[in-house]
Amino acid sequence: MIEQKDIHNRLLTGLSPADFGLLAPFLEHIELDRDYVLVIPNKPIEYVYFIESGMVSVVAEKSDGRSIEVGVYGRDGMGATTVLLGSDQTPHHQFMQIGGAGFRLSAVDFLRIVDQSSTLRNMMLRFVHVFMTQTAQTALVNGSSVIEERLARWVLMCHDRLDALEFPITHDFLSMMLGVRRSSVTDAIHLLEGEMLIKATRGHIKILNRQRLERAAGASYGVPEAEYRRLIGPL
Amino acid sequence: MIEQKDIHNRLLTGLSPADFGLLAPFLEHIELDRDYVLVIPNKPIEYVYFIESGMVSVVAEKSDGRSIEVGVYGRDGMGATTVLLGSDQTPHHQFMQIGGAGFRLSAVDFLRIVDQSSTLRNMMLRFVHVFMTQTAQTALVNGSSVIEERLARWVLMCHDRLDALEFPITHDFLSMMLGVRRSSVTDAIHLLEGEMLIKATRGHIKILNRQRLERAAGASYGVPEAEYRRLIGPL
DNA sequence: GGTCGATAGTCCGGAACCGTACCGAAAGGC
DNA sequence: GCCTTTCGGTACGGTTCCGGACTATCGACC
Repeated sequence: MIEQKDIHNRLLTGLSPADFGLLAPFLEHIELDRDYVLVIPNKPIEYVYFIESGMVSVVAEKSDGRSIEVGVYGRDGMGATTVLLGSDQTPHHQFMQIGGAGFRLSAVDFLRIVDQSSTLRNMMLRFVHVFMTQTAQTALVNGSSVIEERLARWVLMCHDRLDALEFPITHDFLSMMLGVRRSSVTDAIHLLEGEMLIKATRGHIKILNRQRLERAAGASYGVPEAEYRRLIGPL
Repeated sequence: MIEQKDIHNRLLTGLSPADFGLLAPFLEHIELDRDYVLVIPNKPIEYVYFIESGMVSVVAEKSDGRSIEVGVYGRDGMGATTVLLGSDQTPHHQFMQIGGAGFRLSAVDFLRIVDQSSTLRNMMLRFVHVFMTQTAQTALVNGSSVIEERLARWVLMCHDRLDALEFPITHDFLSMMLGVRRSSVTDAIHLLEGEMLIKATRGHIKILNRQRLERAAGASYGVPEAEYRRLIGPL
């Protein structure tokens, strides 16, 4: 049996012991390797996920093939929140951007439990609100910030969800996430490297100075993060 | 007493008569003139709104002053959905982009009623899901579409929520909504006018050919709209 | 009917970013 | 150790859009 004190997921640790007890018997531990698909767009959702480590990308795609990341979450959140909103599917991809582990339970079980406890439901819905804020912030910065700022924001969001200062990611993946050219990412990385904020090696990015990186991200970073702290707790 | 058959709001008309009966006694009719503010960012929300006519802009703002529209709704939706998600405030502005009318009720009354009927709550939550999809689509097109396409999308979304082919809007307002320069909007309008898709006069835009306008919007338009039809019904 | 603020048309140089491509270097498989 | 694949650095011309400004025109109001 899983004990609440061993959990890293902020939504699960934030539950009352009673609410956690409702979920615990159904939580199935699962390895979540890089590229593991949590949600297939426009297909019925079978499982709901609570991430313990690693990071998930939520990606929207246009019919012309172009796609862009609209949000990320890790141990701060849960996967397939859309089932909470009464839809068993969504048009967005969700997959592990950085490998890790977590728990899953069937969407059916989850919905049954949610109906038993309004406090548990409210915790999950507060996360939906924060995630909406993050998506809105993404819309904002995609329309008004230069690539360097958006990259800095992405690196910060990544660091918030992983304990490591260094994490695996290629320019190519970043270019898909940010919706820009691969070589534009390379250029932006060089800019941040030139300011000694990060250090990039093949397939990896390392944060050298988090505080100054936040300054480089400027107004692009912070609003959804403040909302998370207000409604759920520290990241 | 307000009767359901007289209502234009799609969420209210989609409710069962019993669920509508729970809300009806609390609905207060209200004129919603242009620029009327429904939600002040980071301030407690007093009222929840159901729009009957007109259109609301939801706008996210960066601390450097730049802001951008992250979504719109009208008779298809409700205002201040964030109270459904357990937060009495949100970082986003909401104001009437195009004047109209609607109903409001206090957030407290609304939450009490929502707790009484899970079918009513589910209807509202399905709208939250669709609105999230719209925000995600905005993030997508802000990052990957040229202004002309984004403008076409905006005009289509406006038409979906108003019965009129013509509606009042200035280039200046559009530039704030799309997050671009005012004169870039002028240029994009001229492009669409050149293809005989719209006709712009001082302070107004008129749709000449909706079908071809959808083609001009390309892959920017359609995903959230399909999700609305799937989960709630025709616009 | 004239004045004035709001709205729209236009122009300039320049910055950001794109599409595409080529090449070298690092990592991984055999 | 060699070969293949993946990844990153760089280059080029071209397009989109920006920041800023100036002017023309419309419509509301006195």
